[in-house]
Amino acid sequence: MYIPTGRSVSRGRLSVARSKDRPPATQAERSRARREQILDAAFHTFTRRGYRDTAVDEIAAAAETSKGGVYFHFPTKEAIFRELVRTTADRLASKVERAVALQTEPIGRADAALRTVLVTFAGHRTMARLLFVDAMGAGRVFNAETNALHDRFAAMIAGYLDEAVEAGTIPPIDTALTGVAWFGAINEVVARWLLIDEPAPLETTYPTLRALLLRSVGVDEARIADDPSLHS
Amino acid sequence: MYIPTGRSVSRGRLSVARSKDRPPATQAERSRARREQILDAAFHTFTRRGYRDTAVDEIAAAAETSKGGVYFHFPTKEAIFRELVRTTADRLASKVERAVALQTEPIGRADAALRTVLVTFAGHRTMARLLFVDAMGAGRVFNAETNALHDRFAAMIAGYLDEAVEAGTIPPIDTALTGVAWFGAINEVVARWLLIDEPAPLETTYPTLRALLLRSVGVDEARIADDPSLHS
Amino acid sequence: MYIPTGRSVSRGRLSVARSKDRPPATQAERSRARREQILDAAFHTFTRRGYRDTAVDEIAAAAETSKGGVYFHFPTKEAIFRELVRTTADRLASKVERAVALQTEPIGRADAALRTVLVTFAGHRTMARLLFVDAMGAGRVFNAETNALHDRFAAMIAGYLDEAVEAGTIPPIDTALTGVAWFGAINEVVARWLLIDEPAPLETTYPTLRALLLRSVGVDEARIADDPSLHS
Amino acid sequence: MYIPTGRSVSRGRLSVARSKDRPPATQAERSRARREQILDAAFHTFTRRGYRDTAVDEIAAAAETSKGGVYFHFPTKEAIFRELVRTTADRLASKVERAVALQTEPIGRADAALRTVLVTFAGHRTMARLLFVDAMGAGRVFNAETNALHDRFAAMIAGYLDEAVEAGTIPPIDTALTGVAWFGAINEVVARWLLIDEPAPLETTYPTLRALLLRSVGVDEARIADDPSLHS
DNA sequence: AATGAATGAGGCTTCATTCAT
DNA sequence: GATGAATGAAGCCTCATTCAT
Repeated sequence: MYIPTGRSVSRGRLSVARSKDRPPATQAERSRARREQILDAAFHTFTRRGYRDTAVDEIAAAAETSKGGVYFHFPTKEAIFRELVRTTADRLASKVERAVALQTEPIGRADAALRTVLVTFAGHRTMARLLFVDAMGAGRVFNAETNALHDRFAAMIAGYLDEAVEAGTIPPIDTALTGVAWFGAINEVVARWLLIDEPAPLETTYPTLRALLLRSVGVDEARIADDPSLHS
Repeated sequence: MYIPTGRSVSRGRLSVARSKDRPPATQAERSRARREQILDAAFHTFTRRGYRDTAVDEIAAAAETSKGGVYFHFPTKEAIFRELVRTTADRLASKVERAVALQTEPIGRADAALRTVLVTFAGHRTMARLLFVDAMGAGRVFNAETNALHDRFAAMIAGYLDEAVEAGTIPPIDTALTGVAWFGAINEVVARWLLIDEPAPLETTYPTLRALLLRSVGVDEARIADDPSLHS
Repeated sequence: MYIPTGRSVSRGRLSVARSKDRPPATQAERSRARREQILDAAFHTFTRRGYRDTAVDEIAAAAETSKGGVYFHFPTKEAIFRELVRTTADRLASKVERAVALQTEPIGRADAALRTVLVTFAGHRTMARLLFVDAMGAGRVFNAETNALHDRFAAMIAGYLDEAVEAGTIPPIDTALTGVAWFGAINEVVARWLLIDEPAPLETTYPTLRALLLRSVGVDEARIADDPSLHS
Repeated sequence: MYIPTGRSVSRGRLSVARSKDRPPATQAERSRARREQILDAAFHTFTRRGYRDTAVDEIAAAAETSKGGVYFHFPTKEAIFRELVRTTADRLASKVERAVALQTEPIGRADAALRTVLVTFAGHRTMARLLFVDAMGAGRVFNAETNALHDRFAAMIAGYLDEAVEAGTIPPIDTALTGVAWFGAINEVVARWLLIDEPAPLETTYPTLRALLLRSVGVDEARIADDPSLHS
């Protein structure tokens, strides 16, 4: 099972870690480091206090720089938020896609996707918050953004379900609606988990959630019993 | 099929209708009328623009009163929002409970709950928005509120599932987690529906969603095929 | 000769004075008074420090109110400036038109216009500054505004000159260009006068300027010698 | 007719052209070249957007250098502006003086001055803007600067008029005031011309303006008819 | 009860200037 | 000499809340 590594865990963001933690040498490197610092700070503050309740001053303070410094690297507060949502979603999506690509048959693929999401969120609690909870706190400006985000994951699920239908693994169903429902179910489970103070590991929900979802689309009980996470 | 009644339909809020629409006579009556006017106005504006993006001035304008008038009836913008969320949730919950009480066996009860939620939301699109989308826009302060709201409905579902388990209608499962997942699935379907410009009636999702949810907890296919909505 | 009267002189703005200076009684009256207060304050600050160098805070302080108070009465800083320029120009223009209407023959009309402008500016030194000097300090946003303002007065002059040409009082000339040149000459004389610390009365320039302008369009020396200001 | 020469035409600034356009060799030369580059860039930006609306960043970008680079060559944004106004005015003044020196009799001298100003402005539209329009956009700080500039040209004109009076070419008049009025007339004509999108050549205003100005001080119609621009 | 005016804290953004490299 | 990053003081505007009438 995937375990997220590197300092990014401690920082809570799915960032691309530099090879070492030595102080950056070149100007360009230092600039990029500061940019990351700001993103991290914004990430933390956004996830803790929501978009509207986060002042740029707070981001600056958390990044140990000045307000002007923030505005040197980003044109607006909104741009910071957008970049955060976009890159975080991208990283999650590509992580899922990589995991899915390793599986050949439909159920296995769905399994891999679910497991990856839960495990990744498990390692990046606040990332989950940014993507699935606080995005809505950003107000109507970001409804489109959030909309697209949810659609994207729902569509991804629907795609796997379509494959499964074609392969005859599950009976024909409304895969679009089912994708939405699955996403909602996962989303809510993660969201609840986020709001608990000292939660059990998110992965413990996997078996139940897996069985629930697979059953919901009519997968054989036999296959459901064959939990791949027990093999790896 | 349920049809929400009263003037609340035209106003979009699940309000308690006064017996007649004659101008209120007593002082107290007039005061309550104004209060309702403000709540309605706030409801509309909150659901359209979100909590943070709604100015008290806008509420006052929509209620055809003045800012001072609003503050006479409510101590705080937050108080208006809280009252709105609480009473709206109360009304939905009691509506569901009444519908459920009419059913005797577990699956039927779950069915009734699901149907009531979908149908009520279908008739009160903006109410759904208030409860399930915009509540998050209110920011940190209201996370607890939202939290409680979601918990409440998830627990309600879990309760029905517990009954079903006890009755032997479904095999033993983690009903708490399943309640959360169900709620999430429904929530997401409603939320997507809210964001579409000219959506198909929400009730059209009922058969698919119903089958999905019932299957997910291992209800017999035979029972699933017996759709109660076809009887009523 | 016209002598500007009322408190507006002391305040430097061509405002419409209320009949008495008693404290305003009704709410509406008080509101209008505050509005005027703000306009006066803005007027003073704009004329002293220019548009860009005037902070809304300064206007508020000068008007003995708060920043929020200013924004209650005006939507933007720009709106204050626009209103100031527009109403000031309007008042000057109508003053000129009234004076001109009393004269019947072309030269007399031009005379009246020139005299009115000089005399009005003489009584409202800072008004002149707002219209003819500081308007340019407002930056490109207001070029159109300033443009229109200068055009308006140049066109007014050109109109009188056209009448004079038609009446045969002066030979045919390019009246449009001449209007611009006249306006420029007057404008510059006034502007110079504005910048002097303790200037001689502006009206002392009248005879020279009058002769200069009339000669420039070929008016008979005999008519020029017949200075109407000596009659009144 | 005068044609401004050198690369300054293409760049719009009355700059001192270096003999060739080969890359500068010595350190000092390179430094001066960069300085000029910055002045040119500042000139362009100031004339297009005004002083306050021009950011040092824009100047740096237009000069293809960095903000730090600008501050190496100039202590202050204001210093750039001052240098620009001063040198531009100097160049125009000396150009006028050279043209005037070629004429012997007073009317011819005034003629030469007027023609030089119009023709120079005609060839350097943006220079005119810098001197006569945007200088005011600089705000309070530069009122003195602008003041001095206008005074200087008005005094120059007054000087020529004094000569004419002494020579008996024109009757005695208030030459100081007349200088101001002439300058104002010319200034306004140029300013209007600057604000038109696709104006006729500025020189076309010369005959009318010339006649207007000469008549205004009582020059013989015979002499006015004798337009020197027809001879050259 | 209601009104509209006022308050003032706080938010986002700009930008001249400084400075380490 | 040059660069780009950083700073921090303003600046404009918003808005929940208060209050005299």
